[in-house]
Amino acid sequence: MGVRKLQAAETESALLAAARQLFAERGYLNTKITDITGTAGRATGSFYQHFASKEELLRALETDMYEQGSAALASEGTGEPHDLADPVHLREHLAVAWEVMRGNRAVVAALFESAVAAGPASGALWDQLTTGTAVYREHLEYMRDQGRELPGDPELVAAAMGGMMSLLAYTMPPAYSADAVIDTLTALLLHGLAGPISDSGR
Amino acid sequence: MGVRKLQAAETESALLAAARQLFAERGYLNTKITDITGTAGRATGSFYQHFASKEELLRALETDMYEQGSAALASEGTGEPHDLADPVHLREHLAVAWEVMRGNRAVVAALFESAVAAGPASGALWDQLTTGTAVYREHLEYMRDQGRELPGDPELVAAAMGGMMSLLAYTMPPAYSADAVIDTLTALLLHGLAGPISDSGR
DNA sequence: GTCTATATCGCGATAGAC
DNA sequence: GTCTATCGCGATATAGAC
Repeated sequence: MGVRKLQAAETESALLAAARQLFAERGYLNTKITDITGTAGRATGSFYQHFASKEELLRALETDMYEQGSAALASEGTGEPHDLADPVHLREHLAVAWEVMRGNRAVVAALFESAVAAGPASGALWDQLTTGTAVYREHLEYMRDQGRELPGDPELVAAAMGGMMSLLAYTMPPAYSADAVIDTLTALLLHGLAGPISDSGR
Repeated sequence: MGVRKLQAAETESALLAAARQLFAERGYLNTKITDITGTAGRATGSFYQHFASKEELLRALETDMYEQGSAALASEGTGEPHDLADPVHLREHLAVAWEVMRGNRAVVAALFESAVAAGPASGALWDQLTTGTAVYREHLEYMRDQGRELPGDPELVAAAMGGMMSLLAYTMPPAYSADAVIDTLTALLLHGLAGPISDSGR
């Protein structure tokens, strides 16, 4: 690899790192391109040598996160469909999703802000939500095919679960304990507000 | 009321109506002040006679909705705390919240976009979420005091429930049937994915 | 490939006539 | 109170030297 190409690679990763930091601190919409080049220690014009726009830089961060996410899922052996109503499996799933999202807070936040800025009628956020929860939907469809009774349409249930998770991951102050969150969400999604013992048992 | 004051009131409500329409169509962030005055059939400068900024106009729409919301809650007699794990009460609560949110889609969307634009570190969305779910939290605390086992900390559970609702209300295409959504959410929040019969029953 | 300097533009906000 | 006209800022994107 030539000197110039190497320098280019360095600049590119410096820009990505700076963007990550700034997106986490002040959000995607509030981060200007000059902010990114500034913290990366580069000139404004250099940005466009690597990305056509802020939006395109975000796509790069996005694919990074997805690769990381599917790697984590694969290593946990969650590729095969299984019963989400099994406490161990459900908790595992939620834990992996939570860790990836919280570990990439900046990216989650930026994707979220970007989709929201497109406006409600654009459907960008709904697309993002259904795409991101496709794994849940498949598991739920598998459960339904096994004869299980579900709370409703798999796509809707999956979107509800994913929406809950991602909104919390976005908004929640970093101080919250990850374990507490995962425990609570597992309990809520597994047995609801009524708890593990059915009403008639009271 | 004098002629001028009357004309002013007309202009103001025209601006509010135009803003409502545009916020629903293209979202809050994508709506420019000149868009609002344009659709309202007024000149750009007139806007500032009534509102100091787009943000202030949004506050006016917000108070409108809250008054409407608390009126709806009062007429349903949901002021007193009761058991959210009761299917009838839970469904009632979710239905009222859903109707108000979907009936004021534009305002919900605008508040949401405004809070998101403030960035994740600002905590604006978290504040909005905890404030908006204060009613749930109170009910959950009441349940806990009655000796009920909850999935977790009331504030967290309330935020999770509210986040799910409001994100769905924001993103979901208008075509979805309200009844189906309310039924599904009630079932999910009441008994979770495992359903009304506990696992040991299988 | 990176830099500095600058063109360009959308949009919020104001001034002043009617 | 409403209108037309315009100022001025902030931010994207480009031009051209090194």
